[in-house]
Amino acid sequence: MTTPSIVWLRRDLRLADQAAFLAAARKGPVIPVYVLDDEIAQHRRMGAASRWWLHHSLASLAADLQALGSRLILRRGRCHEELAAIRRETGARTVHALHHYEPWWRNAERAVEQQFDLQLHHGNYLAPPGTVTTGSGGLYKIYTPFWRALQQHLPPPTPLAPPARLEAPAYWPASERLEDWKLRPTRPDWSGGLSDTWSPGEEGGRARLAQFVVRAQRYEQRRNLPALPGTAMLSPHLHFGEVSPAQVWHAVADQGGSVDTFLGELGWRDYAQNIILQFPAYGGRNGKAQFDALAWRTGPEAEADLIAWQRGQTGYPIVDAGMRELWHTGWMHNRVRMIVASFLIKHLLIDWRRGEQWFWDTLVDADYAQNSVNWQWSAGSGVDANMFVRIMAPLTQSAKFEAADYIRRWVPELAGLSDAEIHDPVRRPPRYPRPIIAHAEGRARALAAFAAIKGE
DNA sequence: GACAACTTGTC
DNA sequence: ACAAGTTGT
Repeated sequence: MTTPSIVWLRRDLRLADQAAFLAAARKGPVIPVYVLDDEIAQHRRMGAASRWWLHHSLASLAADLQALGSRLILRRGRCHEELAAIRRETGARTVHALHHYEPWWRNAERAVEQQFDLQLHHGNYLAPPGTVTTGSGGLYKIYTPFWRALQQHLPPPTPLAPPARLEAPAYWPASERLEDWKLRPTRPDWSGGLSDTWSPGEEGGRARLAQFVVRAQRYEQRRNLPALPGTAMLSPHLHFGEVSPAQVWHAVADQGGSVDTFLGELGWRDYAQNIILQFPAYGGRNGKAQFDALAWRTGPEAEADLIAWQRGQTGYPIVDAGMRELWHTGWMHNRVRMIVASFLIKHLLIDWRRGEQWFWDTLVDADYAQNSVNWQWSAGSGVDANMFVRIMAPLTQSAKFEAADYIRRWVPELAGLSDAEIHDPVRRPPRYPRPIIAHAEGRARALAAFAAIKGE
């Protein structure tokens, strides 16, 4: 009887283009394992929206594995301990997995390596993070030169076919029941808007990709218009690895036409991962040290403003629409993410980490690298230096990107207002708040606070 | 060490 | 037109 090998699943919950499954299947029987490890990342415990997604993604993968005559083994605990227990039960000595670059996953890999022949495969990025290097051999900090260099590594490999069959081991280790993990909310169940919006799992990801492919040529024109379905909405599927970036790249690039802007966004995903590789603490640590001295607002007034922002009650229609879209669907249009982030950081002068934490808990696509890099980009605190303090003007942005219908959808109190008035309603319906800060005042306060740290 | 360039702007 | 520092070549 051949010894089985373990496929250790993390954010790679798919069967197609999954090198770990193929490598394990070639060797003999396969034991697919997912370990829910809530201690692994301490304050980076998976957020509530992500847990909802995880539940459905695991259910989908378990069904797909069953159709191949296999199973998904679920365990709760420390990864290396659970895998070691499975080793004792089954004799498995090899673990196949895909590379992940969050600092906690890299630590977990070191622990697993102590006890197993751990074989890590690539496939969740266009090019393996760390392999795109500058002329002098270092890693890039600036997006554009990174993207130019990444293109030398493209196209990514042709996606791998899913395994035709997976041999079952002689003995199946015990599995916990997904229901018992209570990943879905109860009392109250706020997940209705999530299930109306999303189909987690590999099949849902494939469908979402197919819908986008026919719109890909219009991506550049439409991607900044939140009222239209211009973006791919693939981020949660990519985060959980239900689709691979190579699958996306090939599906989109094969369409021809002008899809470079979209492919550049996939490149941004690789870029963020490369930043995390260089700066593992980036989610909590300013890339520029002088930002440690920035006089962020704290105290009861700032806390009240934070709550107004979280609830979509700032009195800025575009900001409130975005925050309510996030709460309802677990996702927010990218252009609006920039606007609400700029508003929190600049107008409210609240530490970008508070916004990052909220996104971490509420986004179905919450991703350590993306979230950290993008919030630091908005704050200007990152290593990807932008020269000037950029303070987005919410009303200008709202009009420029034609957000009227988007606002009507998410801020129903304003649905009766005209296109001209809705961005900055003069006569406010009684249930809609006044702006919590005037644009000019917030802008001046931010400029002063940012100027104060310039020379540090 | 010179020089070009920097994801998303400015009510 | 403008802001005006750092990275990468």
